[in-house]
Parts: sequence; C-alpha cells; structure tokens
Amino acid sequence: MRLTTKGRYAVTAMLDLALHSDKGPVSLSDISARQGISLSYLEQLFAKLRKQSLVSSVRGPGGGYLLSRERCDIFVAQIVDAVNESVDATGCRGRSDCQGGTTCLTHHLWCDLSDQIHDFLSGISLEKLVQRKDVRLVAERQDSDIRQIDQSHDKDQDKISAALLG
Amino acid sequence: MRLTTKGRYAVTAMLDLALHSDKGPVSLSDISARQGISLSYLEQLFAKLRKQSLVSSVRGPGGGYLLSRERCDIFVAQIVDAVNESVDATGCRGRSDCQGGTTCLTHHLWCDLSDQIHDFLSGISLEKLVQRKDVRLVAERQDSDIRQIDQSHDKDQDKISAALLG
DNA sequence: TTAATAACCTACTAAATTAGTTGGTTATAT
DNA sequence: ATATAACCAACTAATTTAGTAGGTTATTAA
Repeated sequence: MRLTTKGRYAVTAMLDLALHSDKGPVSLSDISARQGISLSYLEQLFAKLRKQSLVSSVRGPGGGYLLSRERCDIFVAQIVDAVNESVDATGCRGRSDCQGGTTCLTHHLWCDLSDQIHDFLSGISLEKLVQRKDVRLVAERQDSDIRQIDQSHDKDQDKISAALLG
Repeated sequence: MRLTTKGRYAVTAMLDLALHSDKGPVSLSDISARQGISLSYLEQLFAKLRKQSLVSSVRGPGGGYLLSRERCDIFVAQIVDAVNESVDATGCRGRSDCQGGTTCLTHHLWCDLSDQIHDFLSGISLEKLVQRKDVRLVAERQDSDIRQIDQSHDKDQDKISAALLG
C-alpha cells in the first residue's frame, strides 16, 4: 500500500471543496491558493476524481468543481482509491499469489491490515471532517490568509490603475 | 506512509526465523530459499534489523541469525519501522508543518490513521503469528517443498559422486 | 464579438525509491 | 585448508512521485 501526498492532496482538495462549494463551483486555482497545491497537479487529480464521479465540473468563467454527491455520501476511502490504486496492504491485491503463484507466509496479516485501514477510512465522510473542530480552525486561518493576499492584490491593482490613468 | 515488499519481506523473514530458529541459527540462504526472497536483498534488510537489535548473528559455517528477544516481545510494527521509515501516514511526521510551516487541512485525519495502523501492528507479536492456523499451513507447505528440492539436490549429488568415482 | 476565465488534455522531467545485482572481505567451524 | 555464511559498498533498471510546459475547448461577461 501507499499513502503519499497524492492521496493526501486529493482528500485535502475534496475537503476544501466541501467547505467552499455552498456558493457555487470552486475553481482549482482557488483550491491551489488556499491549500498550497500546484494547479497542474490538482488538474490531474481532479481528472481522476471526475472519472470516479466524485465531482462534477462547470466550464468557463465562474466555473469550477462541485461535489457530485452529498458530503455525507463521500468517504475518504473512495477519494484515496480514486487517485491512488488502493489502500491495499497486500502485494497480490488479495489474490493469494504473492509467492510465485502460492500464498506467502504473511498474506493473511496484510489482508487483515488492509481491512483495518479500509474500514477506518470508509467510516469517515467529508461531512464528518467538516464538523471537526481542528478542520474548522485550519480552514478559518486559511480563509483569512487568502483575504489578506487578495487585499494586497487589490492595492497592487490600485497602483497599476493610478499609473495608467497618469 | 508506505508499505511495500520491503516491509512485507522483513516481516516474512522474521516470521520464518521465529518458525525455524528453535534448532539454532537460521541462515539467510535458507530463508531466501523458503520465502523466495533474494539473498542480497535479505542481507540489506537484516543489516537494518540487527541495527535495531531485533536479531543477532552468528558467523561462520552453521551460523545465521537468531531473534534477539522472545517471539512474544517482537511486534510487527517494530519490524516494519526497522526497515521502512515508519508506518506514519502524515507528510510531516506528526510535526504539523505540512503546509509550509503550518498545519494542513487534513493533518489530524492522517494522525488518527497513523495511530490506527500503529495500534494494529503493535498488537501483533511474532508469537501470535506463529500460532495462527493460516501461517502454520503455509509454513508446512514451504517446508515440504524445500525437502523435495533438497532430495533432488541429493540425487544430483549422487550422480556427481557416482560419475567422479567412475 | 472579443477577451478572460477555467476546465481539459498530452507530453515531458527531476528526484526519489524499490528491488534488486555484483563483487568483494572477514570470521569461524570442520 | 576449505567451505560456509555474515558483512559491506557500490552500482543499476524500473517505477513512481510531484510536478512543469504548452497547449485546446467551452462559457460567460463586457
């Protein structure tokens, strides 16, 4: 099994969507700015999330992505599965052919571990994450950070406008 | 986090040791033959296992490796930790600096998952694995496979001896 | 109608990791 | 003396990660 930034990014981005998509679609550049994830990399991840119909997209200005189901119907395990191959801990994908066609000595142990991880991640929905206090605190900080960056952009824009107007 | 053949090989090899070291040290070539793991790769893994004092070695003919503690005092988590970096699912090793010095949106989720995996693998000792029926069955098959290979080697040896004796 | 926005798509890449291989040396039992 | 088996260092092919680069297409708003 493998759980790297790939799967973590996907879950983080989906949670960002869950937190911000109440007022219409959320663009990947917004998610990129808030979560510090490269835009092009997000595009690749969302191509996979869309294939697994976890999100739907709206093109053009004001467009972006929306969750394709209720937050309580999307689970962390599904997100990780969508971008990673799986949270499977066996080397044989449960096929029991790990040692040249036969079962390896520790096959059942890795099956048990896989079940353990899958059960855990299948029990956590985006809704559950949104409700968590630690998540809300981080989200608030991120939102206020973004507002400050926007303000400084506005100031830059004011300077540019002033310069252009002579 | 990462659980690849590296960690799985280490646990498999340690379990092989637990199953066969009652009559003295077990050589890596024996483990290699029984478990189908490359000898040189095993050497690299056992260098790490020895550094973490999970095994002790005996050099020279008849030598090999022994568990350095009782089977009930060696846990799967320790073995995986010894060869892999860890079973940590966070990107920041729990340091909470996952997003450019600050906590990322999903940090606490990965902490919980890490705890879950760690608790599970810390609860399973080599003793527990040795007792499992599925493990005993695979081990029996492996031992009888090896005996057959040894017999055919003996036959080869007989042929060679016969040829040499004219 | 045109410009801006944002999804969508393909191909490339540096760095790291895995799962080894090769070719030794050192220590010890027979 | 010889065989065994640990110990050690350096190299490698293949794969994966986490991107970058450079587009095309659809849609909205001025």
